Amino acid sequence: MHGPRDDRPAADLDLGDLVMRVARDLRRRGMVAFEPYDLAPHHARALRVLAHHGSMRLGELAQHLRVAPRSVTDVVDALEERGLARRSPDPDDRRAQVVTVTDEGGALLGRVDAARREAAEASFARLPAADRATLRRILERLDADPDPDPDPDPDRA
Amino acid sequence: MHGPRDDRPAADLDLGDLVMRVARDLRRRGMVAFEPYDLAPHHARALRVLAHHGSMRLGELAQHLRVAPRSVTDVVDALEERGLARRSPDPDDRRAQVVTVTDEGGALLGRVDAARREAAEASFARLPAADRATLRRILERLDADPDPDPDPDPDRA
DNA sequence: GGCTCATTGTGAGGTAGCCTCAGCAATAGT
DNA sequence: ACTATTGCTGAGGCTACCTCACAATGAGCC
Repeated sequence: MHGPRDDRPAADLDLGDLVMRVARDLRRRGMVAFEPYDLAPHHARALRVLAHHGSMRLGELAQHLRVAPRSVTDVVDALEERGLARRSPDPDDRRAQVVTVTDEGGALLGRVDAARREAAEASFARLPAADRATLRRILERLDADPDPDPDPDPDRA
Repeated sequence: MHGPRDDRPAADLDLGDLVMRVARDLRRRGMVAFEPYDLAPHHARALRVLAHHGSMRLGELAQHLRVAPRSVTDVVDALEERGLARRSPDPDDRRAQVVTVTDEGGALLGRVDAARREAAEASFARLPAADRATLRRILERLDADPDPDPDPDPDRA
């Protein structure tokens, strides 16, 4: 058989597949970069959102992360276990809990973000700055609105 | 009640996160689109590679899909179970097995690809054609070379 | 022929990250 | 006060990956 080198990736992929593919590579790479900090990308992301927007309820965090509320419970559990975040009762609603980044969490986030940025750079470095900017713009547009679909939001009624 | 919070997207995300986010949305959307065909996106992708490049060994397919060889076993199992692909012994090497798309698999792929294309269009439709082309170009570049890293691909020669 | 070593695919078993569903506690609407 | 709704979590499940160990085969060497 001829070249194992034929490897023309992306030849038979469409945009959707392409995005998935790049995402997978990124995740792999990201996990390696995070390894020394023992913090999964998704946990870092949660931490980052919290640091950025300040303390918030679990449900709110779920919206920011775009995952089901239940999933955030696990994330916060993990963060709390490592002492990176803390749950406290919401003063305005005794059902709710507010998540706050601890000092330790903030510090770790700083270190991790540096590493992350570096890893991302390594991945995106091969793109000219202009392309990176363009990519960001396009992705943001894609991300922005969930598209007028049949059932975009089950709880929206 | 409807969402009390706006869900300011992407504000605190970098490119890597953005890609991941879009990928997740895409996957969700994709699964919905595939539902009537009872075929996971990844399975469709495998089918597509096979249809495109012709029969190949499991290991080869793994390379194309960029996953560990072991993972392909499961994929092919699933395809075979549905009668969409078939394993046969490699005439040149009795250790190896060759995977082939069945007629049924090819037919299904056709239908699915149409649906998929439609779903993708729905997602990407909000982008001007120029942006789509640009996105593709950039992603292909990102995808193309795994970046001069320690161990990009052990078995690639 | 017999030895050793690499390679192909797979069973077993594990992980991360997501989900739904049911249920409890507390709050909001009437 | 009564009911509906909301916020979170336990239980349980799923998918898509992974690694490790191993049998069968193939390839190279003596």
